[in-house]
Amino acid sequence: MEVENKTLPNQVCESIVKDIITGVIAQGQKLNEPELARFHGISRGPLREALGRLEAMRLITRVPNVGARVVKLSYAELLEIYQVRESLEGLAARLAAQNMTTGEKASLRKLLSSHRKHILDTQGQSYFQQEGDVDFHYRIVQGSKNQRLIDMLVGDLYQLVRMYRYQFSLSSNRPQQALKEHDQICSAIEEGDGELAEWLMKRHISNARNNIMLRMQLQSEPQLGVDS
Amino acid sequence: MEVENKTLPNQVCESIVKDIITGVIAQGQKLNEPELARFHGISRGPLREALGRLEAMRLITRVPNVGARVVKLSYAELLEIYQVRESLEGLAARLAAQNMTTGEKASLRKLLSSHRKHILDTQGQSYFQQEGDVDFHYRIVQGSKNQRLIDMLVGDLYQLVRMYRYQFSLSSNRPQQALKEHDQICSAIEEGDGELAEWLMKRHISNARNNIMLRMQLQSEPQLGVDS
DNA sequence: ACTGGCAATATTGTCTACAATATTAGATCA
DNA sequence: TGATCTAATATTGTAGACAATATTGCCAGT
Repeated sequence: MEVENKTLPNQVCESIVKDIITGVIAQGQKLNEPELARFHGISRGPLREALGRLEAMRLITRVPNVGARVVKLSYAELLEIYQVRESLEGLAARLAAQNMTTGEKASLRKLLSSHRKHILDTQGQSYFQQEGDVDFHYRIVQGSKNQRLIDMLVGDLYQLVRMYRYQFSLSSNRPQQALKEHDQICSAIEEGDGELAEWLMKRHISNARNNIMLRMQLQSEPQLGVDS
Repeated sequence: MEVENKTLPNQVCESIVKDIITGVIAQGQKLNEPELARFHGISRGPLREALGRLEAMRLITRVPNVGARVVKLSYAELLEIYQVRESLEGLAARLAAQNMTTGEKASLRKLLSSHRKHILDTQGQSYFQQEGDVDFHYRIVQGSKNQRLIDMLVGDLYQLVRMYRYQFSLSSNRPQQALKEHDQICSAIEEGDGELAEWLMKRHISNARNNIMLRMQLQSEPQLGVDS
C-alpha cells in the first residue's frame, strides 16, 4: 500500500526488519530461507539479497552452510552501541551547529514545541515522546550533512536501538528531563556553538544510556533462562 | 593459493576489493555482472552477493535496474571519512586504554620500536611506514574490545582510507612526526589514561587529515577534466 | 540538420533446478 | 543402557534459464 518505487529485496528487507524489531521474529531465532521466501511470495534469490542487507546492518548473523539467526540482545552489546552512539551523535551535533540552515533550525525548534505540548497533554503516555525522541535525533543527524555519518547512524545503529527499546519496552521514564536536554542542544545549535552542542549531546546520550541500561538490567534479571 | 576455508562470495569480494583499492578497477567505472562473473569463474548469484558486500562497505553504489559503479573519490567525501574516523578512533583509543591487556600494550610498544628502526634504516622509503601506520591504528581499534566499533572501522572505513592513499599515492611525508604522535598515544594507553589517549588520537588524526587533504588538493587540481 | 519516437540490444532482476554441506535419526556395538 | 558411526533428511550454496527494465542506435518528421 506504500510507494511501489522500491526494489523487491528492499521491500522484503524492510518488512523483515520490522518483524525483527517488533519481535515477531524472536531474537536468536533461526531464519529458514525457503519458508521466509514463500511467506513473502518471492524466491530465494531476492530473499538472500535481503538477508545480506540485514547482515550488513547487524540485525542477523550468518555462518556459511549453516544459516542466519537473529541477533541476541545483550547488556554488553547495548553498551557497545551506546558508546558508539555517543561518539557519533556528538560529532553530528557539532556538525549540525555548523551546517544546518536557518530553516532547519527553526523547524527543529518547532518540533520541540510540539513535544512540550504532547508531554503536557498526555502526561505519562510516553509513546509520542518515544517517536519524538527518534525524530529529534534523526533531524540533527541529517543536519550534519555528513552522508557517511548519516548512513552509519540512521541506516544501522538506530535500527538496533529501536529493537532494544521495543523488545524491552524501554520507553523514556523521564520525558521532561529529556526535553530539557533537547532544548539545550537545540539552543546550542541555533547559536552555532558546535563544541557546546557536541558536549551536551554526549551528556544527553550518556544519561539516556544510564537510564535505559539500568532498567534493562532490572527487567532482564527476573527472566533468567527464558530461552530454550 | 590462500586458505580455502572461506566461502565463495567472500573470496571474490576480497579480490574485487583489492582491485578497487589498487585502481585495477577505476573509480566511477561500471561493473558488468556477467563479465565479472566469468572473470572470477563463478556464476552471477555469488557475484551479486559479493557486490552486496561491496555496497555495504560503500566501495560501490548500485541503482536498481541500472547496475553498480565504483565510488568516485572526492575531496568532500574524504573530509567526511576523516571526520568520522577522528570521532571513532578517539573513542577506540579511550577504550583501548581501559581494556587492552598488559601483553597487548607491550606488543604495541614493540611495534613502535620496529617502526622507529624502519624509519631510521630506510629514510624516505615510506611504504613500510604506510603499512605500519595501518597496523598501529588497527591494533588500537582491536584493543578497544568494542566489536561494533571494530567492525565499523576495520570492515568499512579503513578500506576507503586505503583506497584514497593508494590511488593518490598519499604515503606519509612526515613519518618521524607521526611516529612521535604514535608514541604519545601508546604512552597514554600504557598508563591507562583514556581521556588523554582519546585527545591525542583525535589530534593525530586531525593532523593526518590536514596533511593528506592538502596534498590531495594540490595533486588533483592539475588533473581537471580527467574523466570522460 | 536536428529532435522525437521506436525498435533492437544489452544488462539487471528473478525463478527453478541441482550440488554440497550440515543436521538429525536410527541402528549397531561395547 | 549408552555411545558412536552411518545413512537419510533438510538446508544452504551455486549454476543456468527466463523475464523485465534500461540503454542505444536508427529512422522519420519537422
